[in-house]
Amino acid sequence: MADKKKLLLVDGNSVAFRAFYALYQSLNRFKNSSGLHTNAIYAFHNMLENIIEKEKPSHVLVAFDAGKTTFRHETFSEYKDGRSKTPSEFREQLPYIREMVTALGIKHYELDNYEADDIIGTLANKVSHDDFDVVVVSGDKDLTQLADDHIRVEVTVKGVSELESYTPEHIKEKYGLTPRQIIDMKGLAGDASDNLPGVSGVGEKTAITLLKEYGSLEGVYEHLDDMKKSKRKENLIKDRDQAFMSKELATINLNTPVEIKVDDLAYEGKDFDKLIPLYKEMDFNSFLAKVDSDEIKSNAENLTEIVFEHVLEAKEEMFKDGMEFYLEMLDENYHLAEIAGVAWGNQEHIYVCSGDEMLHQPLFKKWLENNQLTKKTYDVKRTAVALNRYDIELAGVTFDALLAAYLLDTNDKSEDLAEVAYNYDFREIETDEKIYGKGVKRGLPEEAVLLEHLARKIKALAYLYPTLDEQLSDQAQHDLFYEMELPLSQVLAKMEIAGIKVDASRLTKMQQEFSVILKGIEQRVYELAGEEFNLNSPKQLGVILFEKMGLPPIKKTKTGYSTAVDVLEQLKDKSPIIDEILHYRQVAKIQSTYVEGLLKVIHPEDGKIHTRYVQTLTQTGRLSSVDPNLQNIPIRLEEGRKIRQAFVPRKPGWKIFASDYSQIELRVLAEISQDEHLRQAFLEGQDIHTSTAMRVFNIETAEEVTPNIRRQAKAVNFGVVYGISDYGLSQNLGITRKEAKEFIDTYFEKYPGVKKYMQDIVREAKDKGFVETLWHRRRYLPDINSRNFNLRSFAERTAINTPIQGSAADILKLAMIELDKRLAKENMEATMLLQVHDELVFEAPAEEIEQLDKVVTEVMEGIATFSLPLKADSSWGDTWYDAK
DNA sequence: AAACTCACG
DNA sequence: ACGTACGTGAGTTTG
Repeated sequence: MADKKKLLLVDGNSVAFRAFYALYQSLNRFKNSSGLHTNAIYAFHNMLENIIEKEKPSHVLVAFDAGKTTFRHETFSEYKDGRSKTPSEFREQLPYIREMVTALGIKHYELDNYEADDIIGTLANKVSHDDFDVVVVSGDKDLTQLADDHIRVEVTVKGVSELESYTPEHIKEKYGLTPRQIIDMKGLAGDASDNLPGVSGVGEKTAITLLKEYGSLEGVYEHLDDMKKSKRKENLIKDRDQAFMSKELATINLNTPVEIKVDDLAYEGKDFDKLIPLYKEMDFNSFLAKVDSDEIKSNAENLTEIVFEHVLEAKEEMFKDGMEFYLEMLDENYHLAEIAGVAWGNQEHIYVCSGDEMLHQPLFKKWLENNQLTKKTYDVKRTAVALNRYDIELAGVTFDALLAAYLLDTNDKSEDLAEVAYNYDFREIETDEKIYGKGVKRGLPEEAVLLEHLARKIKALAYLYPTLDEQLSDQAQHDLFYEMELPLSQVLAKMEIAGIKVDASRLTKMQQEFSVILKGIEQRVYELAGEEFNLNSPKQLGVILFEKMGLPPIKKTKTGYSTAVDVLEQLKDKSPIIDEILHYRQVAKIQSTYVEGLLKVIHPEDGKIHTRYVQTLTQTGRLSSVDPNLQNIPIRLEEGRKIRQAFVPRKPGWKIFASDYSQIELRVLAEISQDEHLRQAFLEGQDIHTSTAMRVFNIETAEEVTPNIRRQAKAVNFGVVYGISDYGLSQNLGITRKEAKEFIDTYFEKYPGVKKYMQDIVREAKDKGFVETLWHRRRYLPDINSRNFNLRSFAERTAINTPIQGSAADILKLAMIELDKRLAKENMEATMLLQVHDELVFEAPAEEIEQLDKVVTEVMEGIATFSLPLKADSSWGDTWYDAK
């Protein structure tokens, strides 16, 4: 019976009621913007999802109780009397729960004069048990009487996650009764919640004993004469009518006149057109976030057919101007990944080919390298780097849908083309995860599936281009895309391909030295602690320090004691073990992340490290660097800084050259805010932190600014850029909040332009829902008008910081593009290697350094025309370490 | 997979 | 009253 269907029947009221109490302690946190409580809706939703996920039913119904009175009240007018009134906080949620059920693609039903139980019982028994297994879910046990070989009853135990399965076997084990005897038990013992009286003095235990002996309520009364005289017998006689009535009332009506047919209950999955607005109305942001992937999964089953040509040999007529082009790799590291296939084409014709066969065809190469025949693609950098391994220099790319989607909404980008396509209403494609799997199961599908998937990608790209291009123009981001991100992508590709040479022997030597140091520290720590433990485990360390040694725990984390640096710093004078631990942490970090980490990623053939810059990730427009991250190589502490000695030029006689922007973010702030004092400081070439110190602390001359005062002013300047708060500043400087607040107030008094910028940008963010950089890079801030203080505050700080950090990122990006052009134009050998947010690293022949210095400085300082100067400082040496 | 810690701008 | 600096990536332990 391979395809037996499964009917899931949910007792809506009782489950919702359980859901309500499951999150009762969070009642006040679950309120939407109109003040509606949503805890039961939320928990009910989760519960339904869990059950459906677990049971995978083919048909589903949620049954609700209809009105107040049912046929049971005709028998017994006090039925359900004495029940405490349902709380209004719960009642107000019921209509929305019904709506939610519908939006989840599930039918619900109620019937005048009957309870949900009766609907469920009737349906459970009506369906053919040859065709259906039935699962009933309820919050109370009344329904367990339905259990049989084809009907399983699941009852919520506690909360919403745990269910207890009532099968006939389980009921036998638990009570020693059959499911039908549950009704007899209710007749004898009654049920307080339904106000069923039963027999006085008889509870569950006694009822079970009696039923084991006499089988049923009727059996008990037939054998009354056999019983010895007792109080129990008296009660049985006295309450006979009550008992039979209770049994009658507890019996689920299996012949309810339900009008629905089981075929109408087929579960079809979520209705996102209804669900999304409902989530929004309920403020269910976590559900909203999940919608994308859910939606794709649920729609992927009914794709319309697609026509494409599977080709094995390149022919002239296959390559036209303006085509889409897509290169598939399953491994995310495109420096090494195998080529799974290629696809190209336009609305008229799509060509696909699996493997890397096509890349060896001269006609194919000729097309890709032809600047005049334009192509549009998805992730041009990844594509260009991979093609470079086949000695193909990709040219003529005029559009990149990934980059465009990222610029339009920094949240909407994805490595997966299907997700982007979905966001723009193209649904004729499945996700890579669906086709290739994930984790250990990831791999190539059979060729036909692969080819069709690739063809669909071309279709999606052809669809996306006009839409995305138009939106870029609408959002004033045409130039940002075509003049900044797209050209930058090609520059980054060159940098990634170039890689940076690493002296592995230097690293190996450091590895040996560090391991000796680490062993020594370990020994001393074990001795001081009086036992051996795993120094890398904050948990074990916490036990040693705060329990065994009795040091005061300064701070706690979610899971235990914090052992972070700032905590350990405060314990320094309490025990010599602290300094050892701090030193251990420092060295262990260098050893594992940098020495050993970098050794692992040196390319075996060229001895270089090739990072990947992620161009479509950050919310501010910065790049990020992965596998390895070359943007966080140590510099602040000497011991770690030495790592930079391993980064060397690729040829003897060459140098490493570095140039970084001085105070770029504060300069950007001065420009955006047009604060006259901040601008003036830069125009006069002052040390900005000293200048801030003089204004904020009322100091006459620069000489009077002590290092400590300058340090405080520096922290204030940082705070300003991050969207200052008194708490943050107080933490950073180790001062009280009150003192920090005074600093901030004075700062705003002395720099009114900055204050005005902050107020204006937050206002603007609240009005428009997003902020922009000077080059129209956009970041949406959905929480900016949230009623949640934390979310709102965070969005406000972000509104302040993003235009600053983002504009600074824009400037360096523009400089990189210009520098790439200039180096080529001046026929220089110098190569751009790395970007570290406000710094560029090159390698160049020693003889070129002077020229390089001139060109780099000129471009970096001149790339943006501000009302104050930009400044770049250069340095060079035999290694990255020496470029200081 | 999440939590913690720590490296960078 | 709320509890926080902005933006990242990676190694290790642990549930």
